[in-house]
Amino acid sequence: MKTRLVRIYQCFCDRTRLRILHLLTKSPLCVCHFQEILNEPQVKISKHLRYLRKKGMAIAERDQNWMIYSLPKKKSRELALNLKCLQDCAQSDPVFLRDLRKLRQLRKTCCEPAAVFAKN
Amino acid sequence: MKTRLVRIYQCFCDRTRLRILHLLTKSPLCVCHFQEILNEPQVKISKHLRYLRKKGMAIAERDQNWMIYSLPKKKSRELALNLKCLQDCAQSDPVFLRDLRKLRQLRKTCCEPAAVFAKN
DNA sequence: TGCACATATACTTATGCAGGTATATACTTG
DNA sequence: CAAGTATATACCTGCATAAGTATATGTGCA
Repeated sequence: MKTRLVRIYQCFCDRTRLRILHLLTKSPLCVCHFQEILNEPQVKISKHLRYLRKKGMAIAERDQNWMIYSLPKKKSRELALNLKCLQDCAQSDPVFLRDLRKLRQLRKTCCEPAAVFAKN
Repeated sequence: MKTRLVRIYQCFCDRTRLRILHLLTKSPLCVCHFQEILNEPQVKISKHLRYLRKKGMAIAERDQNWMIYSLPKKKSRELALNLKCLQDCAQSDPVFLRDLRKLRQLRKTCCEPAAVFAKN
């Protein structure tokens, strides 16, 4: 039997997903943003996002051509605690820090999809 | 490439291991204690413990007939944070709470291996 | 309608791992 | 040294999943 907590850790136990989730704690993002920041092929990003959606760790909504992914609006206690913990851990890992720098860069140079950053 | 953080979450993403780790945050324990508390077959416990050892999440030392498992003495920042988070999450899960009750019971009724509880 | 862009899915291959059964190892005690 | 207790390992099966290639779907626009 899979508990909610186990499902959370299943999502956390892949490096790509961990980076995606970490970015999502900062801002909703579309697939191409993840491609850009993580520097990974579209199919890989897309499949990990599907995995996260299937486990209830992300939601998606379409904005014209783009699919905007974000964390679920209401989070279980366990999820909130673990996302907080992830943010703490990320502070001592250069890869997560670089992802954040790239995210900030994107906010400056990239204009589309405008809706993404407007919400946040 | 597997980071330290990913390795932690790999250990966390199985229910049996999560219960084992949670118990270990309270006390070093031997295999038969886990069997008793989790009510799972010896081979299953033993294999999960091996997995944890392989990933550096547990250490084992022999005390006569018993193998005493405990958390590594020095924990990385990430591990310490996540164990703390696990303890927080466990407070709202009846299974973890029951495990703790059983552990307290064992401390009272069980005398061997004496070394285990003496250390803690 | 047809093209371009963004994203998703189907299919394949390889790998890891969970759990079970049977058996082996290690230590203790008589 | 034999028997009992505690633990580990070998072997097997089935399942989930990661990643790649190719292709499909959905949307906006000329």
